[in-house]
Amino acid sequence: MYDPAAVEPDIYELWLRGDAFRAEAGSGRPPFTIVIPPPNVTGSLHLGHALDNSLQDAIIRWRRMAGDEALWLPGTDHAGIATQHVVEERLAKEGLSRQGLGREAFGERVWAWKEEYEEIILHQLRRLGASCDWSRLRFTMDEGCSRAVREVFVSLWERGLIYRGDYIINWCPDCRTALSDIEVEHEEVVAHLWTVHYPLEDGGMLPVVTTRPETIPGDTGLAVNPDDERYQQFHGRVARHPLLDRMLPVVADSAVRQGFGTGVVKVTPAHDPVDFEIAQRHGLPSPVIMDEGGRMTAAAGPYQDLDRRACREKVLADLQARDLLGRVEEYRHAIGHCYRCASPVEPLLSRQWFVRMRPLAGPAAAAVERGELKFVPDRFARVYLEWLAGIRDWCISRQLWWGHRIPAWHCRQCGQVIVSRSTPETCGACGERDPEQDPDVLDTWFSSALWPFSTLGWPDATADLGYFFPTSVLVTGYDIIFFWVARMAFMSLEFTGKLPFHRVLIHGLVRDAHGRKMSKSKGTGVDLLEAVDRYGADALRFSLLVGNAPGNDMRFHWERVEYGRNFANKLWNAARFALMNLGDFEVSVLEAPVELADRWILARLRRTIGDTDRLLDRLELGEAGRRLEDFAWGELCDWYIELAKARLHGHDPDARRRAQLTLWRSLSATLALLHPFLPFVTEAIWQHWPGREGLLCRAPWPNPGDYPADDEAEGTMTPIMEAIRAIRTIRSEFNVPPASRATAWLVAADEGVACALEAGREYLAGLAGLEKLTIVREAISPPGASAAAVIRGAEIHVPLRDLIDFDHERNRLRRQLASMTRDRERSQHKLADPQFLNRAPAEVVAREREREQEAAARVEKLERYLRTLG
RNA sequence: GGGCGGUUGGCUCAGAGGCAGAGCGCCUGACUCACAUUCAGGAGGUCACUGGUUCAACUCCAGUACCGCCCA
Repeated sequence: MYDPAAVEPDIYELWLRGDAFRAEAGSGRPPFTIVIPPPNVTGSLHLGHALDNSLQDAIIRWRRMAGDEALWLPGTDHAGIATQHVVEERLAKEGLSRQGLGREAFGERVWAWKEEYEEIILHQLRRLGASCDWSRLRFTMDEGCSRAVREVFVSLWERGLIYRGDYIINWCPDCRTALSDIEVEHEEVVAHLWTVHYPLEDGGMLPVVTTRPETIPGDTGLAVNPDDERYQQFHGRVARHPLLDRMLPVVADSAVRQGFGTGVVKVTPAHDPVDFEIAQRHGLPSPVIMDEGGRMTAAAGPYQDLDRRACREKVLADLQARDLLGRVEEYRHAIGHCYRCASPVEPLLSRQWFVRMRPLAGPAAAAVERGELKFVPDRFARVYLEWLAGIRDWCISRQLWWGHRIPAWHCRQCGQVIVSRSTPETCGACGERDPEQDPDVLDTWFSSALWPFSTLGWPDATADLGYFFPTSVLVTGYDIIFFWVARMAFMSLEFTGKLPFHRVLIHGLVRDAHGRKMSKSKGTGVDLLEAVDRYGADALRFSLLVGNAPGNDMRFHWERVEYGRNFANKLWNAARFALMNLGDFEVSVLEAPVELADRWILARLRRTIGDTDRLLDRLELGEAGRRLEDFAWGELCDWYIELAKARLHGHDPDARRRAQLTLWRSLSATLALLHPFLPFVTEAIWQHWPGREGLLCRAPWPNPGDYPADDEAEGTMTPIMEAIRAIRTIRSEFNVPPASRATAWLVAADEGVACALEAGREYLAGLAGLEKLTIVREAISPPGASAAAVIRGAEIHVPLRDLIDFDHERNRLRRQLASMTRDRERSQHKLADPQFLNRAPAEVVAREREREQEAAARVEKLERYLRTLG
């Protein structure tokens, strides 16, 4: 039995010792490059990573064998907010805090975490069999990547594509940082819609609706839609703040939805994006009433220092006390949550750095529209395009301590902003020494966006960059098309003038057995190593690759991994069988196969290679894997090996040698074809494989042209296999003891079928367990106590003596007759339709005729048998 | 509100204009000299629903219902 745990680590060592994964710029071979989507150093890899990396490894191994200079460039991502989050959690357990440690000491702790988890992640990738070029390992915060980040930031600033300003951004009060729009996840909640009566200065009230009463202290106006006839007489009038001593002008602005609540909204410019815009248009002030931690500021007057939740309660109570609170309705709406910590996000007026997106998005969209950048499956192209079409400027500053520090300095004297590739010593405006660096860091995705070229040496014109860029395929999940794929596209176009890759293979999420998203906190996640330890990397890879259809989510089932293990074991045993029979085998000149089974399996192999190539070209790895499994298990093991046994174990040295040659050829190719899917077991076998040297992972990819096409052999094998199956079915139905040898009569009126069966006499005897086989061309009256079957072009009789149960046989035949009659009628019906005869392609009509005749012949025979049975 | 995906045997899923597929599970039989992680055989499906296009639809088109996702 194959034991992956005992084999896989040694095989990986073997590859490393052989430097098998190293790619060389300028080798002259066509370059093929994949950059890894760098896993976050937050934690260890789960099955989603296993899928992503299995796909990449399978593709890169395939291209490497196919003769490309294949580079799979590995690395990890610092994952700013997420890593800071987990490190702070660990600190909290030790009773420490980021603030207590200070920025520098905290940085050391994070680096230590990074080292620890990078190690774990790389170990996991190696266990999975990842054939990365480890000599090129990168990290988003290493020196080269950091230099690229600085270069890009400064260049964008110089080109006017980065600006700094006061705008409403998404603020996470728990992470205490700004977030970009896409880092906010909207989730529908059942909330309340309060009506608050705002007194007008000149008497009367205006009913104002709000979902967030805690922001009332930040109100600086009221707004109605200019077309709303109900409120036209209120334009320009002034309301009094219900809680504070402040006047609130009533403005008319088309951003107000008439149908929402009463149609009157309060304007809280510093805490709502729409309100901010209204305030800009109408010159309303924008007091910030909530701080970075979600606590009310001095600007909130009597509510200062209250937490945002407590403030809501207090505001409501105060309104109630003043009898200004109207009706309260239940209200469902989506509110934003932080994608890292899930707390509700606060819209907040804040000074941040932004990337101007319009000029960058255009070319990135055009590349997809022109078909230069393709998605597999292509429906994801639309997702990408629609996002770019509606894109807003990208808030890139984060109030974190872990990440690329923004290369901007502020003069302590004159406030001048200095953006520079190197640390400036003096302020260019006033000459003051020692300007202070901006405390913020960049969004993690800013550095990820540069990954395909920063890892290859950009901004330097390195040999690697020249040879391996643009990369060939990017493999990633649909969940980061916006975060990452689109951003790589526009950054790459802006800074290298080229697309970062030409194809993007999109896969779905790996879910648990019940379809739930895997989550570590909920305990529904499965660690990559756990799966590898239990069943082996090959088994895990195979189950993920074969269970996957591009772009679709998949559920994870241990049974499927078990199946992968079984398949690896099957290969191992097939190889063991081959090795036992190839001891005296010497690879000499390849001779054309003459034996039917040999011709057949090589022809099948030729088709398999062709199909596999076609599927791999289209990046349909799951289909390719299934196709190969069908061949390896269903044809090579189940049929060819069984057919070859007689010759391998027989006394004819010539026949034996020919069987050896074909077994060797077909299994050699199968190992190569399966190597991208099951790299360990195939390589392990290869190391014992006769006539081969070196590593399978560097061996040439099979070429269909090396194996003769042979329609005749395939056509001849079909009735033989059918007959074998039919006899096996009879034996099984009538409980013929497996060890006993049976007798069979084959009546083949069709000359071609008769010849085929004649040619397969030995095979029939061997695989159907026959001691005597009679093949006749004329209809005979079947021996009395026999079971019968009808195959295409022939009938089969198996005398069973006392084993026959006539009732059983009658039922069996009647069922077959019924199904065959249905087939015949269906064909007859079609052939009676002149429309079908006129419009369907000639070959379809011909096939239908044949089918009808075949069905009629079978019906006739079955009816005859049934009559003889009485 | 807009968009996308799914609905195929008991379960999980492939597939695809021309006779419905796999794995698991189930039933029968076999430790047959590579493999019981195996082998042989079997049962099991109106391909969600309604219309349309077509000689022909599970497949293409339009719509409906439920499930899920993304974006506002």
